[in-house]
Amino acid sequence: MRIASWNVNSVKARIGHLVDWLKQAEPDVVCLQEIKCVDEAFPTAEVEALGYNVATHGQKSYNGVAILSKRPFEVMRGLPGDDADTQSRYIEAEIPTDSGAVRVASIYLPNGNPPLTDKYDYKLAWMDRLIAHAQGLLALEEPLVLAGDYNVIPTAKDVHNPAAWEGDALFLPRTRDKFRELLALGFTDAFRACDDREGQYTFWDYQAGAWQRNNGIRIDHLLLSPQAADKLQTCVIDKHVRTWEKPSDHVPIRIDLRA
DNA sequence: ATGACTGCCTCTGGCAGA
Repeated sequence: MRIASWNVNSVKARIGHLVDWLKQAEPDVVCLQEIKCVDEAFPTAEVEALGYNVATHGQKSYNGVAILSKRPFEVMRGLPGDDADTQSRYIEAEIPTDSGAVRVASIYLPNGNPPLTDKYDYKLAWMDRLIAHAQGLLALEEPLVLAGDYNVIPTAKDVHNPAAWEGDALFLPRTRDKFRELLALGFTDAFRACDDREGQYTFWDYQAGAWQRNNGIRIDHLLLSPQAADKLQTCVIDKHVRTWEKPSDHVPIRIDLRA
């Protein structure tokens, strides 16, 4: 079973790339972030034409997440823990397979910049809510994949120029501590379980030739419950998508799980 | 040294992104 995550930076601007990549990569499940549109505006027909079922949790202009799956699935929208939160950053699916259900979440964790503002407080509080929710999901003892744009650079190995990111909400010690707290619940970082090399990134800024210099960061992650980690075969970053014309600033990352 | 790009909805410039 192939499960992927991709921050498309507007699904309307990226529908051509999305269709081309779906045909190429042939994922069974896709978690999208930053669709930047309301549910009604999602290009559902184009994706359904490729054999996917679609569930969205969108909002106007900003944020927005979606899950595509070849198998039909049950869906839950929104991250529990704050009824006043209006930002669409979490959607979860329970997907039946021939060997039991797999639970997959598409996560768009808040950026949090600049620090020392309510934006950073929101990021940390959102991470606390994610930790609480993930704890409950782990208790189900199912194969579980928390996939998405975490806006967290886990370690100095995951950034081309660590000094440039010091003090940034993506790399601050408090941010990284909380990410470790999430991992320590019992999750496996799928990419690091498969590949310990430096210089492997999922995001490159549009500015200043960041892509050409491989001045990137690894912030898109697939976190696996023990039951999912047991099935992990490969984790691959589809870096070539960044060379396409008018790309997203993020590229897809995907895993293969044994049936 | 500085700024650098993209997308959105539109007060077509200001915000957000990371």
